[in-house]
Formats: sequence, C-alpha cells, structure tokens
Amino acid sequence: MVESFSQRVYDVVRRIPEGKVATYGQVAALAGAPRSARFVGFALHSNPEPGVIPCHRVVFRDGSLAPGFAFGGPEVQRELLENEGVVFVPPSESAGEAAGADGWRVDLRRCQWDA
DNA sequence: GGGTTGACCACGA
DNA sequence: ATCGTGGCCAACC
Repeated sequence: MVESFSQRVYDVVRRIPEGKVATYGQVAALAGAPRSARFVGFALHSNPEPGVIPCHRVVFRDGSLAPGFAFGGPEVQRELLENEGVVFVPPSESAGEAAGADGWRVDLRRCQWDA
C-alpha cells in the first residue's frame, strides 16, 4: 500500500497554493526524493489529472519554466501565474537571458512556495 | 524482462 | 565563476 513516488509528487504539487511556485527539486524533496528531481518532471509530464495538477506552478531552480511545456503556449503559462499573483521579472532585470519562457522568470525570492 | 530515457539538481574539476 | 558527469526513480519500447 505504498503509494508510488509519482502519486506522492502529484499530491505535493496539488498542495502548492495560488500565487506561489515550487521548484522540481523542492517538490522532489517533499515527495521524499531529494535526488529524483528528474522524475518529478516526468511525473508531471504524465499529468494523469489535467486541470487538477497545476504543473505550471512547478518551475526550475532558476525560476524559469520547463521548455517544451504545453498548456496551450508558454505565454499562457505566464498569464496564468500572473493571474494567481506570481511575480515575473524580465531578463533585463536579471543578468542572464539564457532562460526558457521568453526569458521571463518567476521571482523565486518572493513567490517560491514556502512549504 | 531488460535497457534506455527523462519537464532536474548537486557536486567536482 | 562555468562546464561536465553522476544520481535518483519510474515509465516507455
């Protein structure tokens, strides 16, 4: 009756409050696998319950979103997060445009989920 | 049933 | 400071 790691990941992601974002590593750690951040992305890619699991609230350690992300468009994701109160910062505000999602990154300093 | 890959992160040089 | 490799777990072929 051990719940699969992926199942636990979904549970953690589901707990992420609105206006907050969690990193894959953080979700992985909360799921019980601090070194399995990779699988977290896999589990979310599986997205067994679309609409229930806010995968868009899960971002990279850098604060950038996953490349190849497909909710309908990366720009949609930015709007979704902004709509929830997540603060985005342009690459100009931060040295390093080598980030995904048009270079827009989430301000983890303010919006990273504090479990 | 076994091998490989995968929305990553941390450490070593 | 940056670049490269390892590691973790599970699903896919």
